Amino acid sequence: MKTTIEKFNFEKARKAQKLLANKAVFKNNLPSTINVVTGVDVSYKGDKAFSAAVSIKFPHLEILEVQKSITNVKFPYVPTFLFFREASPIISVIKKLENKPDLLLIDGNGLLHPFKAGEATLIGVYFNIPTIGVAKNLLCGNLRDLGIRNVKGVIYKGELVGYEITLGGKRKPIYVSPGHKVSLETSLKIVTSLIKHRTPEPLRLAHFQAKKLMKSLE
DNA sequence: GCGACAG
DNA sequence: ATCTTGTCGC
Repeated sequence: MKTTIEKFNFEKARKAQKLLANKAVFKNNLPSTINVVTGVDVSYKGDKAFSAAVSIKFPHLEILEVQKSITNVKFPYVPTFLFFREASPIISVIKKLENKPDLLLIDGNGLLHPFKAGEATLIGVYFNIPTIGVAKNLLCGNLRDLGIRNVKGVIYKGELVGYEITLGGKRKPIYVSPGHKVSLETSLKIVTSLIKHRTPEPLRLAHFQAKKLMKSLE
């Protein structure tokens, strides 16, 4: 009997990925007023995925709602195919939200991807909701000075696809890119306004909740 | 062909 | 992401 990964067809997955990403819009198409911003993160333990979603009232950092979910892991982590590993746990927890998010923050990239098809983009298209991707490591591309303080542009194939935000102290930088229905400029502006520590608050809180859920079951 | 590579 | 102890510092 073949395992899940052996049956996984990378060729078809790539096609599906490109098809979905083809519907993405990297321009602003947000609600007139952004009130609810939700961060989603996933932790792993064996064959289980523990996901959490934390919504805050923007532009404040007051917590509005927290949801959690546990799902089975179906795919391994393969660079550029992260969506196929995290789609199930992320979609599962987002469906539990009682307050519809005006904007989703996803742990990973959006436009900053070899095929402009990072998981933030695919999740955004799936739910038809504005999304922004925030990664803690650079997947691809090179840095370029833009003359902006604490910010560098990420260039891939000659195109600006995201930003590196340099943080003070010994903190490592983060990488921001639009997922869906948000522009490069707005992505940078919103994420910057949500940073208290390293990652934007909704994501930091979601990460904390997912890890807590995981540890509560051992 | 080689190396790099979100979580 | 996860496996892992103490420890230095804001």
